[in-house]
Amino acid sequence: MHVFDVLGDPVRRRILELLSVEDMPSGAIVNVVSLEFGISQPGVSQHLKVLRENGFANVTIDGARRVYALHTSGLEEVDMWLAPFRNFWTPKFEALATEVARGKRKRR
Amino acid sequence: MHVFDVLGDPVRRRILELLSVEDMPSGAIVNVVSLEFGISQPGVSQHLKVLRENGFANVTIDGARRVYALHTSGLEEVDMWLAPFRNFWTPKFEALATEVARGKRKRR
DNA sequence: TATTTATATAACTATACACTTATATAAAAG
DNA sequence: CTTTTATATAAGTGTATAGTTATATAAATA
Repeated sequence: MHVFDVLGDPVRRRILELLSVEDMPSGAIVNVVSLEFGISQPGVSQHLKVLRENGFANVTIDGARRVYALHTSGLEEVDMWLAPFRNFWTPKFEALATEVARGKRKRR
Repeated sequence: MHVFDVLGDPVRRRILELLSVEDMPSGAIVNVVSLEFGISQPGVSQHLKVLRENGFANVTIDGARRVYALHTSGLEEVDMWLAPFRNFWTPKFEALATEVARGKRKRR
């Protein structure tokens, strides 16, 4: 699953926002998200799996708890894809053409 | 459709990369994309519609041609969602412009 | 004017995925 | 030990969407 597909889901975006505040065990995430979105524990658990498997979260085991923490590699990948486009609305950047060209080369 | 869903599709991402280089009429986009992804003209046209309707592209009519240009509002929305997370992998950014410029140098 | 070119829309289909309920597994608590 | 709690996985289902072919519409061209 591509990083942008991972972020395409509102539940997953919400979980990332929660994890940006503090690490949380699965149960605490379920409490918030199942209330806000009306989905079940397995539903949330499946989203956590997607986040895990795509570099957006990692887990540490604490007894019966799984404590989730934000992992940035997925987000960084999004950010990198976005970088060459940022020139278009951030006038600070001087070398527009150069930057775009760099992004193109990298894609190969 | 949410901005992240728009970017979830590889064909649409590719089209945006093309438009970041130069404005292009529909036909030219079809030529590149249908070759690279093996999809039909209507397939590409439907992607263009999604980009149009979600603030990623706009069109100007030139006779029978529809010339597509990058529109940044969709991408800016993505960038804004990402912004608060950027702190996690970009150590201390106080002055945005300064930091971005510095990051750019470092990325080599 | 008739034909071709450029592009979009309509109607349909297949597939991915976001849910569900049921169940499994392991740790904690009683 | 037995039960409860915490979490994950399995299996099934409905729906959104990315593709298809067929067709519509307008402009260019012969």
